Amino acid sequence: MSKTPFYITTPIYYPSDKLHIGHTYCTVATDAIARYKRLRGYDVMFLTGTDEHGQKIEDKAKAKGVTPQQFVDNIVAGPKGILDLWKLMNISNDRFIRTTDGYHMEAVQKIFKKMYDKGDIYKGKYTGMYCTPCESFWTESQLVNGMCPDCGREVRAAEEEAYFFRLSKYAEPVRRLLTETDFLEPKSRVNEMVHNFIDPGLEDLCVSRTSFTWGVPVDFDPGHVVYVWVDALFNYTTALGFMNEQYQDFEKYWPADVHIVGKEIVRFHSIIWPAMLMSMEMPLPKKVFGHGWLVLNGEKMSKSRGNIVDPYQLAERYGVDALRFFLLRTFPFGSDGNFSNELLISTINTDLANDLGNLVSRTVAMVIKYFGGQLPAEKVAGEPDEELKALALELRSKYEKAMEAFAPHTALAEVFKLVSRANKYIDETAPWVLAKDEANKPRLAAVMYNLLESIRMASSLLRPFIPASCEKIFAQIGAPESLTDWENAGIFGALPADVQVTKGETLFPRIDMAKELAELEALNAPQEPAAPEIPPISIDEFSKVQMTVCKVLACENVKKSEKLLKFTLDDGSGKPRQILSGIAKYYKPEELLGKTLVAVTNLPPRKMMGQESNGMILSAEKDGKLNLLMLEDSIPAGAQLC
RNA sequence: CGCGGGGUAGAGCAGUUCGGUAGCUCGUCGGGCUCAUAACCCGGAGGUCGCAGGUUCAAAUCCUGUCCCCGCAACCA
Repeated sequence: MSKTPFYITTPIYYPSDKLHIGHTYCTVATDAIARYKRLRGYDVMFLTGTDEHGQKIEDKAKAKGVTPQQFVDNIVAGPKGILDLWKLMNISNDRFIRTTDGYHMEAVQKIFKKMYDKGDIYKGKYTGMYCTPCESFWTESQLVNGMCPDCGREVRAAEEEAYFFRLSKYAEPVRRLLTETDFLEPKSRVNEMVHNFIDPGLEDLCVSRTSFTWGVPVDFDPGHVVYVWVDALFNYTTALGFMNEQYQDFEKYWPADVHIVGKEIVRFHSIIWPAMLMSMEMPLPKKVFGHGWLVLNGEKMSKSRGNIVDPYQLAERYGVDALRFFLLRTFPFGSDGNFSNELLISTINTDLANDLGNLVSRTVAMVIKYFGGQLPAEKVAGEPDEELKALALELRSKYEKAMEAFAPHTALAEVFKLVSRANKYIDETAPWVLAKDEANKPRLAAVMYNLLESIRMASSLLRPFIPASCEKIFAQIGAPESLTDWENAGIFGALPADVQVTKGETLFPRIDMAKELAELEALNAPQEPAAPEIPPISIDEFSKVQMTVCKVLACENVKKSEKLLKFTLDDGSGKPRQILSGIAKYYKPEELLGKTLVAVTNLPPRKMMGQESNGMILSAEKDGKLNLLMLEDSIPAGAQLC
């Protein structure tokens, strides 16, 4: 009987920077599911990779003075790069795709052409504001004071040829897919997609660019490169050999059983991706699962906030399995989770060191102490055995249910109920008391055996999560490979009656919380942000800035805006001046009435939230605190700063 | 009224689909044990489930209103 195929993917990550704990979370979760499916006997294809094209990488490479290819090669395959990270994290992917791989690029060209020939990709006009020196298109809202946001020069309305995908054509089928099936999970993401993107109407999608060259060329129209949608999303099929000769597994594994993705790219995978597959007349993936984010102190992790958590550091310090376990045990997979070092350490200590590690340690120690390491065949059952056995026997189905629902946190919680129960069982049976009387040896042997069985069954199910540690546990409790499979995870009594144990190293050392927190903090102390080089300006340039003393005549909140205050100011000209300022978080309008402020008054007018702003009120900001510059009220309106 | 998520013990969370004794982990207090990684086991204290109404024999759960927090979008000159 041939195995049932199971195809699972992570997103392909964008290698413009080193990956952080969020990417690790996603990949580890996918790995655990893949390993679980292998344990169940599926023929698993687990794919991950990198999405390497695009403007941002082209720019970064240029800034670094290397070619884009050299740039991504370093981040993907270089030291402590993405490949290294997955190796370190013990990721069991079967394949790794890079969108710069030749076979992928050729396939993308064919796919693009096919959709073009079908009429679902057409050549159209991309209209916008164009800055000639920068060779860049901007939308109205991107403009700064009506000028190019990059160079500040004038822009002109222009249009450019570009290819569009008829996304609008597939709006209704996609809507039905989302609302009438379990295609997208968790369900909470469905409303978001439908209300935000489908209800307002899907517009055709621009799928080519001429503004950069680092991409798959459109082979029938030089100058155009395929934009991310077609290039990146089809990786899931080209990696199987779709439209290329590199692999021959497309028939076997497509459609994918599940794409695991972060919530920020749910939209691409649940709307654009199915629409393009419909256009290609290909089967749709069976499921897209959008997991939550790891946030730090309630804030999104981002480079600019400097709150990135480095997976290398944590894995090297606490162990790969400890980190893997923590990520999947602690956070419900579908929702956001609040990461902290404290939580990491306490989870490792509680579950892995105190409960599981210590259970193995004390059990093995007792078998050695009381029986020289090998149990006698003769055993006597006792009353507390039944409850332990019952729990162990029902564990597998509970675990299975949770895993099938993409709830690894729940599956792990179930396993640890058995671990806890086993610890309690030791108290109930008090082996050290039994050991005092030779006549109790058969009973004592039964207690030890039941403990070893509980450990074996629990560890069999933990293997997808902490594979290396489980191997060590099996070695210690004398469980051969053949007794650690899925079938035996449901059998109590699989170990031989005369099982032999071996003392091993401490599986999960306890971590000194206070000490570690202090060290981590020291290690990750905010790197002094390099003071940006501010070029000197001439006195002439400075004197171009007109700063005028103003009195606040009126001040109110701008409706629908959380940041803007609308000021009506007396600037000494006799005519009231309106200025909008994004300080609503720091000041209440009424407390500013009559105050004497400074404003730059020769900036061009600018519209914000539909209202015109004529200038900029000066304030001072540091460490997230903001203060308006307020002057003595004796200074008259209209006075110029000089 | 732009879209979504959330407010449950000191902290972090589950429970809400399908109303029926409010649960888990950490912390805390007390007890037990000594096989074990100062670990393990038992017990206590601690919550008017954001607020206000409504439906019901019964509401954390369903309905209406409202306040607050977080993302996205917009915006922050």
